[in-house]
Amino acid sequence: MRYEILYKTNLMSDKITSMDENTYNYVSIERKWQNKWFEANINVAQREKQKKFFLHFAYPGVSGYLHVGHMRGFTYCDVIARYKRMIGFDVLFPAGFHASGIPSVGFAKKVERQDEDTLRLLKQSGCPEKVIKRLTDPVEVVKYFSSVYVDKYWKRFGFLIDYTRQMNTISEGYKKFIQWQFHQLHEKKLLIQKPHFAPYCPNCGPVAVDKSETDVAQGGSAEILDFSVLKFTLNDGTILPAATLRPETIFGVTNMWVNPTVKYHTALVNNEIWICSKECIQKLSYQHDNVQPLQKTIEGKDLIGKTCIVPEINREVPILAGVFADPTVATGIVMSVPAHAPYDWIALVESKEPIEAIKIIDVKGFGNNPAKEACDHLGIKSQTETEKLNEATDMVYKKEFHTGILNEKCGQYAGIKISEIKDTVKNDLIQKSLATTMKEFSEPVICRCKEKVMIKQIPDQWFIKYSDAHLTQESKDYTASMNIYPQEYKEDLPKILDWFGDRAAIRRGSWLGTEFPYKKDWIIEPISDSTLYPAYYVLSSYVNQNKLTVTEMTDEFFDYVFLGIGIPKQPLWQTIQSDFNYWYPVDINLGGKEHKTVHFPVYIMNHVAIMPEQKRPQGIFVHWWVTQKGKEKISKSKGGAEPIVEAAVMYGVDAMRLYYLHIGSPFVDIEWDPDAVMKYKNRMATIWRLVKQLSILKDQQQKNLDNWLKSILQRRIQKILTAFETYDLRVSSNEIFFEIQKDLQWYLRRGGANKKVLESYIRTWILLMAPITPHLAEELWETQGEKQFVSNESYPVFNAKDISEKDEVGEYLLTKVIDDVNEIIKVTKMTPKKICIYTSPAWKQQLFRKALEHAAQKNLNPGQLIKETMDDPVMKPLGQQVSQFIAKIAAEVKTISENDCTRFMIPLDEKKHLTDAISYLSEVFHCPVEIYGADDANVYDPAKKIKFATPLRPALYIE
RNA sequence: GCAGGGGUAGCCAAGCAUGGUCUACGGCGACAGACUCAAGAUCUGUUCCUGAAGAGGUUCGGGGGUUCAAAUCCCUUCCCCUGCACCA
Repeated sequence: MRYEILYKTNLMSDKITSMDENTYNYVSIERKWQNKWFEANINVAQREKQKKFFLHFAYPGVSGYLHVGHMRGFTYCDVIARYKRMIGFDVLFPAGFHASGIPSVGFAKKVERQDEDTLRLLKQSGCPEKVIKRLTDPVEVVKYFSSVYVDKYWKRFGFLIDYTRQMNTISEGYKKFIQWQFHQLHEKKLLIQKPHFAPYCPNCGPVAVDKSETDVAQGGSAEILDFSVLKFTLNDGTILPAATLRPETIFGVTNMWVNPTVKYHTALVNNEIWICSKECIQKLSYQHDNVQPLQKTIEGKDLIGKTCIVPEINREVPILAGVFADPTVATGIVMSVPAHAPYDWIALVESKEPIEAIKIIDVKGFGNNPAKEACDHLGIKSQTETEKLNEATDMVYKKEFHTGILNEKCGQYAGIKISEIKDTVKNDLIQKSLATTMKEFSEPVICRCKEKVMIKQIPDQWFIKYSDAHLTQESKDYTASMNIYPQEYKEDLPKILDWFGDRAAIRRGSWLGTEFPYKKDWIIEPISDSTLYPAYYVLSSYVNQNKLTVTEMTDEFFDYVFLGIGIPKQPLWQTIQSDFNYWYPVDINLGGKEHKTVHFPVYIMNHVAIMPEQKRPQGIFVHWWVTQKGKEKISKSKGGAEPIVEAAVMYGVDAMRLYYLHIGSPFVDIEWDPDAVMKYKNRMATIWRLVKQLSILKDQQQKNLDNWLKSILQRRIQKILTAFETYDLRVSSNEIFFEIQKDLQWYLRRGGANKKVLESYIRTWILLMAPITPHLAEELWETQGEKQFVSNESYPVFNAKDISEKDEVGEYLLTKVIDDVNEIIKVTKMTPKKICIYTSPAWKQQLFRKALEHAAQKNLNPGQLIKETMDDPVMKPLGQQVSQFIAKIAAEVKTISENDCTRFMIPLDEKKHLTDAISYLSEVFHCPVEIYGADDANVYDPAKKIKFATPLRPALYIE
């Protein structure tokens, strides 16, 4: 039997491209729907469904304009919020501003001193002159940028944030809330006082030393080192303090190094006379209570040749000249341990003094003098080779720290690993007044005011006691029951909670924040005032409506609302409490990876400490960053960040939303790539055109194909829903925007045109898109004749009735045939004039399914199956063909997945299915196609290919 | 110091928990073709190597191991990156 060859018009290329003049005007469409949403207040949280979902992102600091990188996390949050709405939750998605701390003050200062970059940025970003003038006031900075974030960023991106609950951390109500929180912490004995060391500028007061270098002009990545200062004594009892990071090496000291070119100063330190560098005295005076500089100075060279006594071991050692002893580093005086410190070894060699190194650490891989060996290894000859010396020092130090053991020369510490004994030695020496400590930056840190930043002791700093054993344990236990994404972070959290130490909770200075209730003029620092804040979103709604006044926000009020303690003073308290009980706890708190070790741990611990058990956070979602090319974090200071407002116009916000979701999983850094975003923009327009175009199709039914489309859509829905439930947003977006489109294109190319099927398919597709590209979805929804918001519709659910495994296998067969033909064409490099397809005979189909049955039961035994088959009188005449066939398919069948196994077992008329697709096949290969069944009579088979036909793998002959 | 993350084809990036269905999702780029006045638009195909019939071979930082079977488990080694200390 032969079929007429049909050449069909290609719908995809022909008709659709002819609509090009009809362009997708995303900017006006976005505006249109945003206006409608916010007019209808669909973003305002309502208590209706008795099923709630509370999510929010870690509120941003208010320090200037944001860039496209920031929108990633916000977008995740909105997509999840929209998804949850559509699957039937009352969603509370509020937002606020973290206004406390330095950032807004810093910004205001820049405006005040007329910083050029800042003013230019403001003008470029469209900030009116009048407003700029006001921005010398930090509170105005907060006000201005809050409005920018809301209007220019969040609303512009279509975020259904409940803006009626907007709040910030410097409002009077919030401060009352924080004070209540600190009263709670105090009551629970979680506020403690102890000395603290912090970066401090003599001019400006406390400063932050961090990589963004907000406060400092230089040294942002400096670390604070903890030096041990060992008290060596001269003959007259004067102290020669040597600073070291390795106090345990005191047993190996052979001499001292003093810089002969330096003039040393003296000071009275706790009634001891110390000789050290001038810089050291200044530093000490910030860190110790009783430091009085004395007039007397001593030239370094005058000290050389004297001797001093090593503390603890009371050995007399000489003082030698060492030019590498830097007066700006620690005390300026160095003890020499030539066996274990490469600097000391080389200096000793250069001094030509007849001094033997004393080895006190046994370490694998080194012999009698690790320092010497490291120097020899790197070919170091002189004290001036600092780079190599640092490398040698690092090498020796690391090796000794991790694997070294103190030897018999170390008295009571002998036989113990360095990593275990280091602190013990230090503490013992301090105990005996033979040593003290001194903090020092690893590199010079210069304040913005050009002054050198010191480290200052605050003797009675208040801390939140996160080290509390009970609190830590309870928090760790609690995290096990939380929904935390990614999974890795869930595993890290207990370790982080263990590691998280006490946090200095207050500071003095002109920063914004809440006054600390137990010490006047001290402000609670910004991390500590941002731990329970989601709870405030319940109140802020009432505060903003002026229903709840600041004076009413007493401790009793908070006790009642949050803890259920006491009685309500007025009905409003009950309303608010009921709201709190409805919405709280938070289901998802979403934040960038920078919050992993700071914000999230304290967020959990404060809830565990203060809130009732059922109000503890349910989930945390951590997302990674958008980086610039080259993996650098986008930052304003480094430049190159694309402004949000411009980007929104350039690409469209739906495209950007999809870009954030699809370019990588939430748990990797992604590079901001304008070309890539452009691709997503094109995709928005393509989908828009595609959907519009479908209406002009001529209605036509193809049962198998139509059923396949319905079936595959259900498969997609299933995958999408599963992915959404675990916030695997990349998979969801991939299915919705790529796979579904691919399916549809396949359907159309195959000649599918069933109006009813397509209509319902498109409706479902639009619904699926809605959480991710809501503007596009609304616009398309409207073209479907809908009057309501798609954002308010129910999300599609999986419908098993539409699954048609038979038709899925049919399309699988078809693609298989196409793949095989393509491969043959590729290998033979021929241009086909005719393609013959031979489906396998009935007996093979029968045997194939039997083999599948056996495989499904995991007892496929080829020999057994052959025997069984031969017992069948119908099969018997086929003889050897049977055994050959079974032997061939046995291995293949075993590797078929369980799912496919069931599907393949369903009988399929391969010939009919392929025949239905014959016009498509001939169109794809540009030649006539003939389909034969192996059981047919008079089959055209010149190359004797027919015998190769197997089920789902027809034989092929190409001319 | 303490704590953590990662090395996958030209690039980005899934997969690794529960080993086989992984030549390894998807995207980008590149190449070819289609449609076009044209396009950074769209559609189709190809994109590790070999192959004139639908096949075979080699890959997931390096080395070793467990296993019938490893990107996935174990050991070892090299290399990148991040967080924290009054930034948030």
